[in-house]
Amino acid sequence: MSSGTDSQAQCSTASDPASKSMDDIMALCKRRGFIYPASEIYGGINGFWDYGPLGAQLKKNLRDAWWTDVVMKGCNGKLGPDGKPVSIVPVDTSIIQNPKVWEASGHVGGFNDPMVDCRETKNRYRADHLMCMGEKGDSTGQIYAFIENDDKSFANALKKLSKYKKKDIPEDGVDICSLTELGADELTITVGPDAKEVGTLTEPRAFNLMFPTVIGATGDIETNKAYLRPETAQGIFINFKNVVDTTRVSVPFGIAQTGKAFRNEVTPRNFTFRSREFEQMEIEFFCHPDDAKDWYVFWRDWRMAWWQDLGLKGDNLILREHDKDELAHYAKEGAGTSDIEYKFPFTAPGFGELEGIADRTNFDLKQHAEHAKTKLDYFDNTRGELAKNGQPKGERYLPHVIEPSAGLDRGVLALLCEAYTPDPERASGVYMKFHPRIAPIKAAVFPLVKKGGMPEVAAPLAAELRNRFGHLGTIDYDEKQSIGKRYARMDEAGCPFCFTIDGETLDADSPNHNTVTVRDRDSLSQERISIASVGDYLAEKLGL
RNA sequence: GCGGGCGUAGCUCAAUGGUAGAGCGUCAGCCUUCCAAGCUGAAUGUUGAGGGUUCGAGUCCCUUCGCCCGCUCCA
Repeated sequence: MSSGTDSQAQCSTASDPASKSMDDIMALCKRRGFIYPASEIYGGINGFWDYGPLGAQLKKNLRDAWWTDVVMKGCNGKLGPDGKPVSIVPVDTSIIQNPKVWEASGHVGGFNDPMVDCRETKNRYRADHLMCMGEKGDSTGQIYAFIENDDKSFANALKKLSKYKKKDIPEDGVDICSLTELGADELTITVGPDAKEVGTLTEPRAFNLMFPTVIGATGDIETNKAYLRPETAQGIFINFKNVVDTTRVSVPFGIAQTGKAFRNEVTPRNFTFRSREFEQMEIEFFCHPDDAKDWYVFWRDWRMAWWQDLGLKGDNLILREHDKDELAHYAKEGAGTSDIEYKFPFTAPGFGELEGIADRTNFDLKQHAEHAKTKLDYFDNTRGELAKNGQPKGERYLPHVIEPSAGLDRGVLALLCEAYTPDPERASGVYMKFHPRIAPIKAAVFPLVKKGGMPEVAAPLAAELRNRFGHLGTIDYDEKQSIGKRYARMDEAGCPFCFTIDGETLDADSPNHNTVTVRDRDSLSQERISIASVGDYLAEKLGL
């Protein structure tokens, strides 16, 4: 990253999230205006959150940092595995797309899995993962359910069946069928995989995690049904051909997008970590199938370093490679999937996902090419054997995709948790140790007291800084109450620098004439710098 | 969705079935020459919401909503 190394040093001490109280962090978020429960005056609405003044700016700063470093600077100028600059272009696609998009992507199928609950054990199973057995050639009596491809569950069901029939039944002495083939009355004589009682399984119910909506003012839900996107990725895939045809990109290149996505989570939980409306920052990076492994490693390692540079350090952030059996359907054949995970207070000592980097192979482009009956392959004229004129003949292929997909709200939450630093020594009792680059308030300007000409000097300085740095965040000005109280407020807001005009600033006889004090949030130390250099001082600290 | 716990001011908490309060914070004024000092004053509540019992409900009963924990799902 391009931001200054000195500001990184301020955030180098990793504090342990396990020792922090999530309740305290949520209370501060509410108290200082970072995050509020959505629709709070109406009693709230489960799974949704509103960002207040400080939170909105914090979130924007994180989104901007990503946008700048990834898209505009192409991984901050780091060269790709091919030794060339990384090429990324942005898009901003619609939240509502043709419903066929979600059929092609697998979301309609995958998000519609019927589930079965067991009233006795409270366990839940995917209906299509449950199998049932009865004695071969004897269709009377109870049916025993077990989990598909689970030897232990199978043996357990066989044991229960043998006991019920009062004789030893061999493994091949049973008839087996899928639970989804059973009727309602047959379920009443079925024993669940972990149950003792009969008839405790509910009928399979679909859990559609996509938000349905209706198109058209007079639209009918059955005929004009559409969905809010459950991920931003598909908007990129369906525009792959548009981008290739209308811009001068060539593989390897990436398409990036930030935006809202919606999932009807069964149980929203853990503050903003799992909410029903959330914002993603996604890159779909298209490359030749032979290069997928190299690009996967490149993105995985660079994304990890990026989060570390923003202040998520030490043991609090880990890179975790997925095991083969937890890979998503689209990633089975790829180079791998890894998660960048942060040790949130509510997951500690475990970790919660911040960003996933997956080799999606050509799964998505292939699906859309088939469902939309469109050619989405790419003609690469830098490959293939040489023609007589010495030029490559070119190669036609469906690019593979490396997807670094980050949760913006989760990123904000991780930054909040990391920044939260209890300190019984100071008046506020706590301060927010944000990296200066993402801090919502960049600096504050105070007159030491509200007299002696100090406000007349301080206010114009604040205005000057606001003019220069206002696009990055707030420049606060405050002349009310005691200086200590104002410092304490800035500590809770996470403002890294406070500039104070005092008597010496105005005293022409003082050696400190025309200087101000700078209070450092983290060290509490103060130094004097000339009032004319305040802007440059702040610029340097912000890594500009 | 299922099971358990909890809902009084922005926060922390009071109030025997009998007039809803305090501290902190916030805001205004005074004061204040470096870390929530002090003084004066102000605002803020359909006690989560809706029913019921009662002469009378923050308090007892029912329903519902929200939050927290576990199952499940997941960026």
